[in-house]
Amino acid sequence: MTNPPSSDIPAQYDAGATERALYAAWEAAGLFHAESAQTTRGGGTRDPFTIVIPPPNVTAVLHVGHGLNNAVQDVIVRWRRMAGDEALWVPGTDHAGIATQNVVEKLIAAEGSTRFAMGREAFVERTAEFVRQTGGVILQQLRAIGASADWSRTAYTLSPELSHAVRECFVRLYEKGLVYRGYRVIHWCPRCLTSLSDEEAEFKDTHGKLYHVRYPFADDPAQSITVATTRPETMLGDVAVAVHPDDARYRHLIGTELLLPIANLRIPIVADAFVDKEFGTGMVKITPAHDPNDFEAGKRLGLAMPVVITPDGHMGEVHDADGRVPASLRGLERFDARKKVVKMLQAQGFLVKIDQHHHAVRHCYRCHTVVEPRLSDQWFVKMAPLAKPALEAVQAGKVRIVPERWNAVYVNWMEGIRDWNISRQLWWGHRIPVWHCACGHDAALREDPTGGCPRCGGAWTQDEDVLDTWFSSWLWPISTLGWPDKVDGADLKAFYPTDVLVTAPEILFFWVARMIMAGLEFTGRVPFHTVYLHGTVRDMQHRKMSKSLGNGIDPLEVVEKFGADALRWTMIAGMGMGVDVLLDPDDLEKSFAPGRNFATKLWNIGRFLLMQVGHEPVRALSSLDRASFRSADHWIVNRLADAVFDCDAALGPARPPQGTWPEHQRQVGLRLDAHAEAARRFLWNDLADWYVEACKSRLAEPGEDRELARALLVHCFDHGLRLLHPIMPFITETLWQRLPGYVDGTWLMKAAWPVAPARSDASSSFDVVKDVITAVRQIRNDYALPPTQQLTAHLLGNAAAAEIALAERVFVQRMARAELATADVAALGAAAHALLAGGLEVVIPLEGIVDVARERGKLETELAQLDKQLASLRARLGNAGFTDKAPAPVVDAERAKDVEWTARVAQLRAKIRAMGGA
RNA sequence: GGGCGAAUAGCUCAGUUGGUUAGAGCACCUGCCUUACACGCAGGGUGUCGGGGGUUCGAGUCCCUCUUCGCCCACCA
Repeated sequence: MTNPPSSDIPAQYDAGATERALYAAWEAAGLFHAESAQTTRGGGTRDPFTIVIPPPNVTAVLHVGHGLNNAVQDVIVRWRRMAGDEALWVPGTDHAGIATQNVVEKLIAAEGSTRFAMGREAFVERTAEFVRQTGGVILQQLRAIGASADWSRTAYTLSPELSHAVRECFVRLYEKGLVYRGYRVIHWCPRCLTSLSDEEAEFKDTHGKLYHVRYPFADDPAQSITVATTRPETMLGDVAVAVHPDDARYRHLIGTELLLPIANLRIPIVADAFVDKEFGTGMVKITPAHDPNDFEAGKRLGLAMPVVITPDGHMGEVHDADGRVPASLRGLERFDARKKVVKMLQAQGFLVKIDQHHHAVRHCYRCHTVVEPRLSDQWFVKMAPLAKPALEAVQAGKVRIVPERWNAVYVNWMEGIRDWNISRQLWWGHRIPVWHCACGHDAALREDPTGGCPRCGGAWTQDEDVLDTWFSSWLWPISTLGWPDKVDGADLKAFYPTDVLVTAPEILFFWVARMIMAGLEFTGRVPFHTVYLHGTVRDMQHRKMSKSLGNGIDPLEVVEKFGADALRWTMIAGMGMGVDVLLDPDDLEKSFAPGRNFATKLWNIGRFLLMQVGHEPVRALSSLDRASFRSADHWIVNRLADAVFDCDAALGPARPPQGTWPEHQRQVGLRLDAHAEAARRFLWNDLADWYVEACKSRLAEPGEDRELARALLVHCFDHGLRLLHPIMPFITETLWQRLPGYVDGTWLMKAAWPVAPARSDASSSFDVVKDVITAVRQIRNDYALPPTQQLTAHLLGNAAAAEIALAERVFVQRMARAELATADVAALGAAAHALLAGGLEVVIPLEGIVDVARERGKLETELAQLDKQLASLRARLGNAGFTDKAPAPVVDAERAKDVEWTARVAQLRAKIRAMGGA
């Protein structure tokens, strides 16, 4: 016996000290580490089970969203580890291109410098140093919430290995023609000075204005047409006005010329089918360089594409725009320019009217600046060929997405997928591995070139741009496991494909969909079989928690105050599938009460139970003689079986059979809240509220019966702790290691996941006992009898009262001792029934104390209904037998129903009979 | 504009193929410091399952419709 005496268990659980020490002990024991050789794919015996972390930004600090995300992953990975898998959780961070660059730019701005003043090399080095000094804090913080990640495999998207993966990926796609250079209108952030992908340019509903502007005819200035625009400053880049070719109103005008106000240029009226005849005047100005739509039209019509806005969002004659921007507007910031242009139009009589306009405007997802559509040279990935297999993989069930509703969203996006702009005009990130020469030759290279241009020998310079951060993220499941350098390596072989990906729906397209594409493209296999999309943590007004709103919750503060277990329990148990978690940042006490309360309760259950059972080892469940079981013993064993069954059902299958999810299993499992509830119900409502109470008197007297109770208490608590461990790892491990018979050096974290014990059908008599006790408690409450006072004869007034009174006295002791004193289960049941029946007779005159009569009436009503339905069903089955109209499966289903209802009828009859009826 | 979803207790949500008396947590009310626990124990449901119609012996569950919310996507200037 190496566990400390139970009397040493402190009355208060000190989560802080316990958790820190225990985490260190787990880590020192190497319990987080997964070994490829242990897996079936690596020659071992365990199924591999892998989760890769959604890598947080390397500069991030832990917020409650990370807390939820990682708690979910940890629950799943701990469950699989106990279930016997070689479970690997790969941690790591993302270099987070724009985000990190912005942080460092702000830093050097405070020092009075800019990245341009520093120069590229110095700036990148400064950023790398910043990351070395302060980065990865979040990985330390994850330990505080109990994350059982394999830290020996910590990855970073900008590490040499992962940079290799990025480069290999780029070159392969380039060689296949799937990466290409395009000159087109893209989303441009004038503050970050970079292009953005469609996903990075987020729509925000905005109250704007719609300006109606008169464009006079060049040859007859008295006549004019009117166009509408939300961005009047872009009119300086107008090259035409378009109408729909079928628009009868304007067909005769096609080819005539207008005089563009302010710029004073002649522009033609052209025809293009993209114009909506119904919108506004049916005439639209064409600004090819500053609107993606106009760009396409301009390309079709062979129009010029003057650029009149500078990269940093000021008016200027940037390209092909000589003389378009008047001196008075040049150098003006775009929104100031808008005001000024409107004023000028008004002064010159060209402004017709201004309407309020509600529309969606794209903003930079990093700095929230309004995005400027802008013509520029960028790198793109051709997505359609990559999307097709990724779409099919989901439709075929190679990958399932839970909850289900995101399937449709995924399919919808994949079907309408557009090419991905992957170049960023940033310095922090993977530089595009393409070298250009003045002679026009360029190439994507796996290794930096040593000489000059292979074609002409001239200067050979690398592309200035870096890659979108997500271009490294989409390789995460394969790159963290060794692709491409160790493509035959043990890790990739053992742990890829991974299993479950846990993340928020916001990055379904940014990340998840693209990982599926990359996995299929580079390994031919999907990167994971399950995508688990959880909700968002919000405040009581349903607002997303954010720094700017000041409504965030610091998980470390919660851990400090209530412990990691309380944090985890509150989030996991309070989280429906894909449903948001609501927490009150202004009342942590209340928000985390469920977790804190349960942790305390658990501690007290453990403290009492361990004190009662002492230190002597107990017998194994399998060695107990069930013939000597009390009804309570049968009952608790059945409740444990229920709990194991419920937890398993909630968690579901760990992996798809034969690699593909059958239709009926695609939405089954990973119900962590249901798992939590099943474990809680067993430990609290079954074990503590009833079984522990039932055992109190038995434990007082030494002997066989005491040994039986001890064995069952220990076994049930042990297995309850196992079920709960994935959610509340610290307190469960702490209590588990104090159980009698604990073997030094073993860990709950590695203990076997419970298997349901064999059921006993002799437990129902304990249910009757519970019913009787509950009934008496109701009487007592209804009549406001203090617990020490018996239900007396003067109240009930006949012989049955003596029995009630007896029971009452016993129940004051929390349990029917009379019941517990006899081993004859049948006799116990009979006694309880008699009690209930006796109570019924006595109580009915008192009106509404225990309305067993009503209960019985309801049962009889139901029975009558069921009989009627059964007759009807049988009639229908009979009919079906004589015709071939009803398809066979329906008949089978109804026959099954017939059997089921027949059984229920029998059950109800028995129940009514047991209540003292016919 | 296209696609998808939701509406069940005061709040947040379960309710699997239609079938006992529609559940849980939190909140709330009543009574209890009963020698593990007041962060606890015992008892308590206050619901026209959004409205209307339909299918069925039977509908919270299936169909139609209306209303109200939400999410994703999108080039109405």
